[in-house]
Amino acid sequence: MVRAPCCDKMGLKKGPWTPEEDQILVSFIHKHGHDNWRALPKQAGLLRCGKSCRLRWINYLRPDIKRGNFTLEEEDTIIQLHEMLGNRWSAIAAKLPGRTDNEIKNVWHTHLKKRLSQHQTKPDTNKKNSKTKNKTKSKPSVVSLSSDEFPSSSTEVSSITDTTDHSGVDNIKAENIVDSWECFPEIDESFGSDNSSTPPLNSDKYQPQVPLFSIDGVTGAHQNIDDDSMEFWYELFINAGGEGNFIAQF
DNA sequence: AAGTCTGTCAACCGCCGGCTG
DNA sequence: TCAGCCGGCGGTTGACAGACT
Repeated sequence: MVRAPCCDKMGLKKGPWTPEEDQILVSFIHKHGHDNWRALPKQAGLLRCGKSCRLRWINYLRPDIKRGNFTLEEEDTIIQLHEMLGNRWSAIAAKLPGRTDNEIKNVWHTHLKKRLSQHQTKPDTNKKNSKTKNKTKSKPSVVSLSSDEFPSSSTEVSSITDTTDHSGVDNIKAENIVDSWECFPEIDESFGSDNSSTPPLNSDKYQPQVPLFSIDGVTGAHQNIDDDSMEFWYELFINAGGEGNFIAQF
């Protein structure tokens, strides 16, 4: 028997997700949940198949995703669990709250396998990751604004707004943003599920690879943050009611 | 400075198993 | 019991960016 394709491929988009698609997906799930992945894209107005939506949510947009480099402890845990469980990435991920099976699988193939073989040949030493891409090169910056503080479309927020263009949120520049970790307990709280094992966000080991956002009731992460993305998340914030705090971490 | 190599990771593909009618 | 649907999982790919020559 030939199985029908998971979805009708005709007219469905593939490839990287755009911020607009992310916004639609997050907003929809925030409002309606995700009882039926196959029906979700149609209901949400997305030209994606259900699987793609599910994957995007699970691996990237889910609020309780822990972003950032893996700590040594996490890596050791993965190695131990892999010895016990083999390539059962989802089972391993279940033991590492906030980490996805996809992420763990990637780390295993790109980093840990190598690390293990190095251990076997020459004990320890050189983490010769001269080529290791580290997307987080510096301590992230933080925006923390209440809805009252956030600029309206034509208002500028003095402490965080670049004044070269006065079109509102487009103007937020990372270099002007408060460089502080103090706001992060708010992110922890909003992340909700199982925070107990989340390493302190002000830990040196916690280096987010992509910006994180915590908007009261809506939380997310975004790669390649730029001003447009910031606007995207702010609009999401407003759509969600615009109450509470809008926080962005770069 | 330009071209090439290499590592990383988001996303896709196809299979599997559970559930339901 | 069986066929079909659906979500979940693991393997794989390809684009991209940084490192190297």
